[in-house]
Amino acid sequence: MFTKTTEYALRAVIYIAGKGSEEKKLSIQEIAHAINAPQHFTAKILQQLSAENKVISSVRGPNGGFFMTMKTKKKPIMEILKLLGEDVVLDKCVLGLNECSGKRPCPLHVQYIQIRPQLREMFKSTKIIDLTNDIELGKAFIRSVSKKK
Amino acid sequence: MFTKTTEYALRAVIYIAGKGSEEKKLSIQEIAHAINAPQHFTAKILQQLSAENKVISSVRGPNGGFFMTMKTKKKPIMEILKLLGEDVVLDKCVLGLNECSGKRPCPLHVQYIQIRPQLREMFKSTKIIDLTNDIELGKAFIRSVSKKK
DNA sequence: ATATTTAAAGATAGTTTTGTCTTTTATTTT
DNA sequence: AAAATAAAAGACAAAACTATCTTTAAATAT
Repeated sequence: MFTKTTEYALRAVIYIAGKGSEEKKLSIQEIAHAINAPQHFTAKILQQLSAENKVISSVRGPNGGFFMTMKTKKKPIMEILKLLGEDVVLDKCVLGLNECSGKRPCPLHVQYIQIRPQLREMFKSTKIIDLTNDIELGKAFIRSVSKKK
Repeated sequence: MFTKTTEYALRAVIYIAGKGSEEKKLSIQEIAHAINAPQHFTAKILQQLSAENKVISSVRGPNGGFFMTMKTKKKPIMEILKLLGEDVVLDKCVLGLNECSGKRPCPLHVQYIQIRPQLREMFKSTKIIDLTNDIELGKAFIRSVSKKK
């Protein structure tokens, strides 16, 4: 559904929200390992997300790292998509028409508009912090199981 | 949601189902134009779909082209996804975990399983031929509006 | 038989996405 | 002030996706 960039972003932010705070900043190394993502690639993504401190914040140097304030933890996960320009995925036509609306629908439009708003709503109403609890309880996971060779 | 390949494939098949038949085969040129897709790229895709005549059929030479039988027109659009290996998109975890299930869920799993089955059902219960009628009536469209420069 | 038509197949190239590695900058600690 | 730490930034490379062009093979029509 989303790009790897967005998948890593969602996982990383959820991890930071759960484990980090202004007092306990998390290194990119810890984060990348915790979500089982390539470290430097994840770093680039977090840079984007920390631009203007919209979702996450960062501090350089010893005891530096990434963290979130309670205010940003309460934002909907849609915010993450928006910062990456990936919220458009939730508006796209299934058949890829650049205009697809009630006025000029694709043949699948009428079926899809039954579902698409639910998807949008999921990302709008689910807050970042809502996703952290089950992880701490060991009831949800944010790390791919490593593939055996 | 899907790759360009899949988008073109869905559009092309719907077009062929609506306009073509064993008696009236359609050229790749006509199809590509009708769905506003690059001709040779579309050709490759149709080759995949016509392998073993699973969804579409083709005949070379004069008066040749692509067509579908009534039997294949009645197949669910899921068949198209399956032939391209894109049906897995409908099973994927939103966060990209390679294992994400009730047993080992990602933190978004519980929300997403409210929606994902509806998506699957849409592709399973919608038949190719179901999507052709509105196009012929001018009530649905299968061609991107060409962008002005 | 030959020429024509049309899809199949192959080669290649551009673009985007994903990933790695190195250098730089900011911050803190000693 | 100097050394150490950690993110920021830049360069680069591999892979996947999208796209174009050319050649080949099959079928039909002349």
